[in-house]
Amino acid sequence: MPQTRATKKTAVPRAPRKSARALKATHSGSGGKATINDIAVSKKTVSRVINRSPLVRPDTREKVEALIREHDYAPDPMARGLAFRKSFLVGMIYDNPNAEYIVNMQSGALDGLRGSGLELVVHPCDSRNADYIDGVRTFVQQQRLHGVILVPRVSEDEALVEMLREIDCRYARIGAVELDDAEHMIITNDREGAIEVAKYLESLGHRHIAMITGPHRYLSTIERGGGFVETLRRRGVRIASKYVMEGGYTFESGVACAEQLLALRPRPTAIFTLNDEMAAGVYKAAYRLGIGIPQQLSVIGFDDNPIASRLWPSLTTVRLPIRDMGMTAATLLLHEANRRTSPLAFIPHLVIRESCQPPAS
Amino acid sequence: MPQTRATKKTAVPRAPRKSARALKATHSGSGGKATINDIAVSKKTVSRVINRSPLVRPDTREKVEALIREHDYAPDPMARGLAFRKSFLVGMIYDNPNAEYIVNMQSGALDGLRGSGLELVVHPCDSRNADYIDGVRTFVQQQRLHGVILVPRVSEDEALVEMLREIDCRYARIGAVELDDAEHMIITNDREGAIEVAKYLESLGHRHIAMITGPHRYLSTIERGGGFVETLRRRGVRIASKYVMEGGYTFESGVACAEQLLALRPRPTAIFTLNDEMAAGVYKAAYRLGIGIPQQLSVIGFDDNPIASRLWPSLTTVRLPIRDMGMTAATLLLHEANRRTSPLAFIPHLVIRESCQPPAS
DNA sequence: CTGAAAGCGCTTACAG
DNA sequence: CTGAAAGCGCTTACAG
Repeated sequence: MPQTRATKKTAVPRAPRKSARALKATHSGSGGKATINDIAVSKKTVSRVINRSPLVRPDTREKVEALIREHDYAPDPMARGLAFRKSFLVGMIYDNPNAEYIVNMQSGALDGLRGSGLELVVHPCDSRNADYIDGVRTFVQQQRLHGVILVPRVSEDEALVEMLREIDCRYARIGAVELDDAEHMIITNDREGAIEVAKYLESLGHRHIAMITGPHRYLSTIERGGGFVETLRRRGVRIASKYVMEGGYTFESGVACAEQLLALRPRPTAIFTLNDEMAAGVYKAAYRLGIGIPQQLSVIGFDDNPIASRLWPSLTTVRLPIRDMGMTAATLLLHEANRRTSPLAFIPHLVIRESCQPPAS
Repeated sequence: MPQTRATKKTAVPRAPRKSARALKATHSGSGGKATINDIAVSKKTVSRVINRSPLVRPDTREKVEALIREHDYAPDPMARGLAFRKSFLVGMIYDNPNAEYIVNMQSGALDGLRGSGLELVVHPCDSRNADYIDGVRTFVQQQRLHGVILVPRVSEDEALVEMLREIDCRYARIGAVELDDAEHMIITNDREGAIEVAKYLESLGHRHIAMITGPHRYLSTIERGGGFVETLRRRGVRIASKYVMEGGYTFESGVACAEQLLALRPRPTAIFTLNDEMAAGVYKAAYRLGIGIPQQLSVIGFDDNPIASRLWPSLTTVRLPIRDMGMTAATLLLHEANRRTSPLAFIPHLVIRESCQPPAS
């Protein structure tokens, strides 16, 4: 199978290029992959075509491309990677319990990578574990990753990003605000979503409004919570501090916080939870207490988790275009060359379902 | 940085091994990875140690391992892959809308791969699209994958598996029954879970029992549905055919089927849905009709999707150890050598929550 | 048990 | 714009 080669000791020069063989559709045996030599002309030129070098005459390029198609040739990513000292792999680093979020992000990233020859390798981690950064470093260095996509909450960890810069690894961060240079950022603008929520609840007539946040160390908590409270205040609605509780973005924390909030007097007529998981917890607490949604209590979540539409009544929430964000992040990693000046941003929007109505009064 | 080498025309023999340099902790510049030459002794021997060849004297092995640790040396997967003609990547092929399932499976597979030097690259696909098999083929061949993990429903596609066999790609299939040789199978025994459900409902006293299945082409439908119906029959409970409806494993199909089932007389006192998504649909239909769960209707799902514990009342369902299955699949791919005779199997089990009770009267 | 040679399939300088 | 040489960091025969 391997082409004959002149051995050194015979001192015979290397066997001549098999340009003629190029037209012989000999897919070499098992594994049957054509190699750069089957395309011939000169493997150098083929390489130039593959790597889109401008130093190839158009007609030469076309001829080579035709041969590539004819032979169904695809360059070996490991050989290319070895020569480039960089693999054709993009890592996705995440520490996020929301499975739907992760799968959509992966799927979007894959869309963005399609046709580029890069593949996606996943790396879940635990940012509460101090040495997770070392784990990421090892991953990136050993695999010589082309780049990584950082998903919240790890995307908010400056120590992680600092390490990536040190080892000179490309990265794209998904974040609520512009945490970094435009060329590294995909901005989710969570604040905008929360502003819509505030306007909606205020316009429905709610005045006793409660909020269950995520942990304060999350940027999403700051942005969603901040946007909500500020917008209400600007519209003349103040949230008493006892109406604001810090949850943990979990179902259980939603139940616990809701139980406390629903015991307050006057009882809130609406609760905004900073994610859908906690909204589901509010549903549970309300049902237990015999409080009807939305008749006696309006509820709004954030994320548009699949659970939102499966609850009954279906949950009004805020949707982020996760998939598009993943795709954009991948694109950013692909074309690092053209430095951006303005960051890529997405706008979340309110999805109105059945969980809100004007307060009973 | 690159070591000096004798060029051919000078006819000077190759520069002598830099055994001495081995102790010089010169991590070469940026990227800073040690190479096999830094470990010295002889790169051949190092290679033998890395690949666990038995042809190394114990003391030599130890010495090399010490040097490897000291230099923090890790072999380059691309160089190894190029020489081996096989990458250090495992693909996970799936066509499954259940995000939680996928994320758990990935996470389990990663656990199984940990320490092996292999990484996981994801490949979602659409088995309804006829040429998805070509997509998988291209993926496997171009990346020269070490192997793939096949998740239902693609794991049930014989055409896909046939193609993988043709191109000589290792694979591990997750499936409800023994679809293949033991060395390729992880068996989920869905039937056992359904049998538990049948026993449970029968023992509670239900006699008018309905079932919403998934599409008949899914093996899970056959196994879960079959096990359920047969077990009930063996216990003297027959399910009239009008009480069995084919859903699509989606929330919406659950709502639609439940609406029809709840209009029947006598009205079923219990509904078994073959997954949790459809159970959530049953909840919605029941609430709309004012039918209380579990007072007037018992509901059981399958999967233990996170939604199950978030519904109210929380859903009794069947749990599969997805994560362990993913880990086992990875392990199977790692040690293909030792051919198994008995297949690896998991047993699902019933998780009793709040959605069932004895029938009303 | 250990070593020198050739090769895996590409790319990067360096010449023309 | 195109080509011959050397190299990326490993492994597989093949000798000792």
